Amino acid sequence: MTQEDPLTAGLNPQQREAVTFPDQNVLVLAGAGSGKTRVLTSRIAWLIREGRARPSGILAVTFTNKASREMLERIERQMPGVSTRGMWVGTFHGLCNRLLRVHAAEAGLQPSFQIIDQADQLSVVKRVMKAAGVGKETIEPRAVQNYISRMKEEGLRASEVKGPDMHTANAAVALQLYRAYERLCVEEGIVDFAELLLRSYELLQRNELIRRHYEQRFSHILVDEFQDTNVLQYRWLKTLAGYGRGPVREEGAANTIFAVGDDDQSIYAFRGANVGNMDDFRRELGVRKVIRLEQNYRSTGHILGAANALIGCNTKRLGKNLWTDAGEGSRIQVMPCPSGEAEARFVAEEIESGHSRGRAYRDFAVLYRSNAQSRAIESVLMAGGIPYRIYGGHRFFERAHVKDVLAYLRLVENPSDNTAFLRAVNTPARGVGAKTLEKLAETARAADLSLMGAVSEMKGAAASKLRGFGELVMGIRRAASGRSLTDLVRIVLERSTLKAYYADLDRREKSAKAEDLAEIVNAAAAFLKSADIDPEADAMEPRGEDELSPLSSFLALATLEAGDNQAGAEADAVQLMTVHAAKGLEFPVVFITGLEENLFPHVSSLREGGQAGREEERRLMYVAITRAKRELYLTYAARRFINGTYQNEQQSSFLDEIPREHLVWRRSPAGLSEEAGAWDEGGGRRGAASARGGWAGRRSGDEDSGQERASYGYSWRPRGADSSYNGSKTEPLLKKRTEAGWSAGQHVRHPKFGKGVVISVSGSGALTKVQVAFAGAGVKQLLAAMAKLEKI
DNA sequence: GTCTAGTTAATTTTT
DNA sequence: TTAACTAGAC
Repeated sequence: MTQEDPLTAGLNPQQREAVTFPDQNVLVLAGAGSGKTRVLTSRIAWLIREGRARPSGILAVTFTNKASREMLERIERQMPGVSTRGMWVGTFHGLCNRLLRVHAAEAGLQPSFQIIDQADQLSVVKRVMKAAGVGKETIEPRAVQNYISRMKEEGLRASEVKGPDMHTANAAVALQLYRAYERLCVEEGIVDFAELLLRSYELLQRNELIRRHYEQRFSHILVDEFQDTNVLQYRWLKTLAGYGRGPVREEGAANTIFAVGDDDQSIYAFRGANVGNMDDFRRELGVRKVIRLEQNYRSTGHILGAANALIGCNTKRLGKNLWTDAGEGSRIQVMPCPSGEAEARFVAEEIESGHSRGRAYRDFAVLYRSNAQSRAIESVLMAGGIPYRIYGGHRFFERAHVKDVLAYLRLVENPSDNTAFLRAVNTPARGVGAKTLEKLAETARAADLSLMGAVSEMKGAAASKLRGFGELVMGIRRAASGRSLTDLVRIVLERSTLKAYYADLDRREKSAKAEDLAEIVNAAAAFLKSADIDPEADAMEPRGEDELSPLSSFLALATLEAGDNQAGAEADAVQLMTVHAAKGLEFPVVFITGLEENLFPHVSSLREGGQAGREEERRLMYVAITRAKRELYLTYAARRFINGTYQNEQQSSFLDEIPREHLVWRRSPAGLSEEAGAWDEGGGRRGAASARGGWAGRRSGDEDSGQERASYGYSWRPRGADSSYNGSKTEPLLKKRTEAGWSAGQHVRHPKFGKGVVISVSGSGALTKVQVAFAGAGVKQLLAAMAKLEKI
């Protein structure tokens, strides 16, 4: 009986239908929290167990490394004893990289091609512009970069672009630069992210033999987050599945695509995602069945009711309604605040009160539309000694000082890597400036050499400095010959003098960059371990036929998986992140902050995208709401410090779109000034017409004007005093007072981490440990006796 | 060549 | 506010 089947037991009927669906193309519309990952992995396990696919016949694609890691782990758990080795589970870019490394020659690439990230790509674009004599007053480098990426994502080479692009001013110039950029990338053997996709797509299109091979191999293709695919990714999938050329193949002749997605959670149109792929997929590949996963296992009724109603305001939808049998739960709390700072204090106070009732800090997430909003919240959490962690920001291998080291490694791997050369040559400063580099570039161009190659051709005063740099890199190569990857990294750190340079900088700026540099050695060791490479293997020696050197593989991985910055992910800390970053996550308690018109929905979206922009913002709000499991707060402020000035704000129109039965309005702090206007705490807006007035003055006679008691402890302060407010309200948050004079709430300074606040104290005597939240470095555990902590 | 003071603009972001 | 970039002084 199916009930006994461990693979399908516990699945609801729709999930089960998806998991055990016949071998046809199918679209699974998976609502938020509907158990989509489980369906995907169970599907794979089921296909293999039923003998419909061999592990090597499975291709499963995700967008993020995290998602693919999770998927692989879950598959392995679900089919113990079955090897997943032959499966291709990875990101689009990861899989394309794999494909291109194997078939580099056929794809017209050097086998050890370098992958460049966005920042590198921008500097290449700038270089191209300079060489072409195009200044930034003609066209912004960033616009050129966007243009190139967009063209590639539509599958267009410079030679294939037809009309001028409507979205780009000076599209003709952009096209010229695209052409030059293509040439330069080929010459230097560099490949950007979009190029990974386009190259491997073209490879499959043009090389019959290779296409056949993979077509025959991958009988089952599974795609996660299908709504986020761009045009090129969709074509890539079709090609692999055997639909790449000509009309739709005969039933049963092609491979099948199992696409899982949610059009309501499409929030990446701005980077090329095309929701239309869902419709195209259905139409073009003859999808006869759309399975809807609408039962939600995450949230309670009021939260889902709000989400459903809100997203119902969108016009273009495939249609879906989430439901739960978990009960109504508590209503959503709406909190109007006089200022952004007051909003932050409200959030902190609610968190602290929840924490004192037994909730862990990690159960709380504070979401915002734009990163700048985190500052106000951070400072209040910091002052209150509440540990927090910010998601996002620069990841390990994207940090400038880490990329400096990588540039040297890239030069060691390939001395003609001009991008790396330009980065490394004057970092740390060694007297090689713009003039010298211009001359060098000219020499290189004339002699058809790489920058490094042209160094020996240079004459004059600057030449000796350049030659010194060339010898430095060659010296590193010689010293590293026969040595392991970790040794190589150590050698680079020493000889480049980056280690000393950043150690010195850290002393002056109280930063901790040198620590990151040392961490690269660990990252290299971890890489060797996870890739199953002998830790003593020669870093520069290819490991076998068709295999890259450990160094090459490490560099590719560093770009492709820039590494999370989740240091301290285990710590019990409040989670701060943008709504985008929250996608795919869930939390018991969620605060959605800054619910103001022009902030959320964001003005730029409205301005550029019109109605479509508003709809994407609404989907973003939908994503935000559906992150909450138990409790949801919506907050907004009358005044907010944005772009250096205070601005008067109006509440978000999204608030009007949530039926009032799901909401409970919290009372705003007392003493609200007249200029800040009224709070509509009675139960939302009283009709859209009057509501549009936003914060405009309250009609006299309203019962709650004037001196109303605040529902929580803060009293509202006039602005000015407000922004620096750091007063008595932090005091009640402090509880533990311990020996050695350390106590939670103590402000401290650390030579490396800078200023911070003690969050907790544990242990005693010499083993007294303090947990400190630092402004720049996050939360750290320190031994009080050892760390050079200074009370301030 | 390098350092510093002044100007400008301002979502969201994974690979 | 702040980060990124440019112009001008040393």
